[in-house]
Amino acid sequence: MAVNTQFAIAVHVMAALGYRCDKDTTSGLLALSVNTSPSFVRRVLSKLSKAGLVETTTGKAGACWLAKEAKNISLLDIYRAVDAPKAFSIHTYPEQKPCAVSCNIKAALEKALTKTQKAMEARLDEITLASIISDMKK
Amino acid sequence: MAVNTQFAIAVHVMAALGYRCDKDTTSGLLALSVNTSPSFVRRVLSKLSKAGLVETTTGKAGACWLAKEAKNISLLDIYRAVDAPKAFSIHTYPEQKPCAVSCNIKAALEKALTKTQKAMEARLDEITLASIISDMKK
DNA sequence: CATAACTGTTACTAACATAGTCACAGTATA
DNA sequence: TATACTGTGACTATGTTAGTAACAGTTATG
Repeated sequence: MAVNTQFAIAVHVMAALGYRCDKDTTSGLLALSVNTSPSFVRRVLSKLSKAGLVETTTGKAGACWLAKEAKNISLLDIYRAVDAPKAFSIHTYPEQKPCAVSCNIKAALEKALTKTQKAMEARLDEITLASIISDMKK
Repeated sequence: MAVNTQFAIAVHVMAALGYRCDKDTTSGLLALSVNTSPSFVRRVLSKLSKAGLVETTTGKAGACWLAKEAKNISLLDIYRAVDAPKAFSIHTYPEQKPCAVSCNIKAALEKALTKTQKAMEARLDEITLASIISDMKK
């Protein structure tokens, strides 16, 4: 634990929704597949729903399903929806005034992070949920 | 805390070593710049040393310095040296036998992770320590 | 209308990774 | 011989995260 796996879990959930075409999938059913509690699944679904990737209904026959076709959803969409961690994280600390390195490294690191993040996101954008589901069926 | 920032700290340390060309930099001095303890800096230096990126001497005049020129060190070298976290992490859980998604999603996710990781590492490999130091001087 | 079964959300707990500290043996210099 | 480093192991504190419990709100159904 204590390591962020929400992105992977979100892809798992989305793949399950894409695999089952019916509109009768509940958080309880998804929870069985991911091996967690319905409540946790609903929290992930909530983010995906707010991002417009899934649609849900409440009430007795409550359920959820993909809001778009799997081929029109990229892993980047899911990555952004769950606000997954960046490519790497920069340490925070008080600048040590007399030290030029201490004062300027942060900006240099942020520039490097931006570049790296872009490369990573571009690749995620090329992978569709449909291709994940297709891989899964093999 | 509780979020892995060793890569950023390692780049900070390496940039400081590249900035100071002398061979008299101690872990205590680096610790001042990073605002942490000499001991923690030495643990990071230990990894960088094992990866052949820095050289160190023990004894009273103990110190450390870059093993190569900054222009010949990429951020990927540093990333690998400190064994920084992957682009994203995959959840682990017992497969639910009757569920095809549960049984096959992991392999599909690993394939996606490999692609994403490659893209990220390729970008890191294009950024040299020298360029970080140059950015820092602006 | 009453019941059942779901969602959506909040509050909480437990587990765990990480930064950070302390301590000390080993080593080189003066 | 004293000093001042490195290198490493053991430990602690802290913050993030998964996971759980609980409950109000909502809708289908008898």
